[in-house]
Amino acid sequence: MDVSKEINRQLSILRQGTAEIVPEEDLAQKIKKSILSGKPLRVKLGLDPTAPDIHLGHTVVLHKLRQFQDLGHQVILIIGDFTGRVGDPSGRSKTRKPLTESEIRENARTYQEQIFHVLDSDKTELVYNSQWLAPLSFAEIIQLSAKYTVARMLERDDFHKRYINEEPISIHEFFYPLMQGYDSIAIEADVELGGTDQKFNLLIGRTLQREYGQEPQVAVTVPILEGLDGKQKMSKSLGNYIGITDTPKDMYGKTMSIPDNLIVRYFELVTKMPADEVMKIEEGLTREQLHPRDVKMRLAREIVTTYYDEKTAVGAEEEFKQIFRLGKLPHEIPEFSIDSDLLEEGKIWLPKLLQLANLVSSTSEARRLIKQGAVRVDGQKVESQDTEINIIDGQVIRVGKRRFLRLRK
RNA sequence: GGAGAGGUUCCCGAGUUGGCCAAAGGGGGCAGACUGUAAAUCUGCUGGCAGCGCCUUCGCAGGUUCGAAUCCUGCCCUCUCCA
Repeated sequence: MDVSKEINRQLSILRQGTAEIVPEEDLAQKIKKSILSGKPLRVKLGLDPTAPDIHLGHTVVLHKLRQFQDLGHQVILIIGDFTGRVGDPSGRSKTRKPLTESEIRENARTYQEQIFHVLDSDKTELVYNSQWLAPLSFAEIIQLSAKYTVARMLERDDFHKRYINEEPISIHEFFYPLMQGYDSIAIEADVELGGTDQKFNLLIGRTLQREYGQEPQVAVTVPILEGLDGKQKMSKSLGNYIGITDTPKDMYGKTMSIPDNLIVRYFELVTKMPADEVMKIEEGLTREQLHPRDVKMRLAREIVTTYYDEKTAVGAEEEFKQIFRLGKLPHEIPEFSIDSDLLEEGKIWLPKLLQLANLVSSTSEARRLIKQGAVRVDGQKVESQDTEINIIDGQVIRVGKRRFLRLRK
């Protein structure tokens, strides 16, 4: 076998869609060693067990891991159960209540279900970091913390920003990067993956491994995926995410709502589409030979297919066309039947009904929406905020384009 | 431990000669128009309430006052500088 050719083949695949490989020479070196010895590289990814539902943003790194696996390497997923038990790492928001062991197991199971839509389970090892973090003595922890300085810690972007913005930083938060680095030592990682926001943590891993007499890992970062708004990173707390467990319909619709200029990026980062194919699409869009809407529909189908199957994806597409192109009703509409005690002579004030059915959060909001012409009953626009309606079985109420409700007696 | 700055509505951020403040502006969100899609663009709305006049909100608890986000007292929290 031509070793240098094989090294280049692997590198060129691994480079696709990555933000940075630090340092690339080390990776080449490690790949070489792996080829010669026949031992796969140990590729690490840490997971936070406090948030069991993963979204497309998380899958960017999974797709990259999958490439490592396809090249014959071993993936080690570390469930950060110790972290989860200690508390919230980003203390700025409310302190999260520590998870119990069984909750963590449960979350870990959820992870596995979701993750193996992308990863190859035969080449994945799952470990819990409490295994090596919990037994550490205070002396050992002091020793670990002595390997790093406060000034360097404050270089980290989010600490830095919080410091500048006069937001609190608790001492214990300094330990999280150190723990993550210690994980790398524990499993003797060759490579650690993460988003670009993880670069700092990944580099600490290098430093610490060296301090503990190991060969430093290579840090591979992938870009942070923008969310549906096209500006901020995809995250659950910002509500701009596509969840892997979203219904096919939501998954499809949300994908259609990304700004057009993100289409290519999504193809590149969250689908299995080969690089040359993506390039063709990009060209087509630039030359206006392809319609952005059609390309986006293809993207939405790809994504739904990954987490469900092709048939489901096509169904979601049909539904989407019905609702948004033709203004028709979806196949499945949530049903609601009202407690008859709340009726007066069989009637109810519409805003109140909308509130009870959770279509709006308050009657005030309902009033505003009516005023804006957003509420329809059986396709008929509601004109007055004072409208009272009789409950008729099967009647459909629509608020805006996306909120539907079928009344049941 | 000492000195100073600050805590406002979902977020950021105005507002401190007390009333005209449910509170400027921006962001986000929602809606309407248009369309090529839940893209882009433009416009509007954005505390609550059996329903328009009332109720609750400006770190927390009291106080002054006809009336307080704005004044006073105590407390809690954050940051900066010094030690």
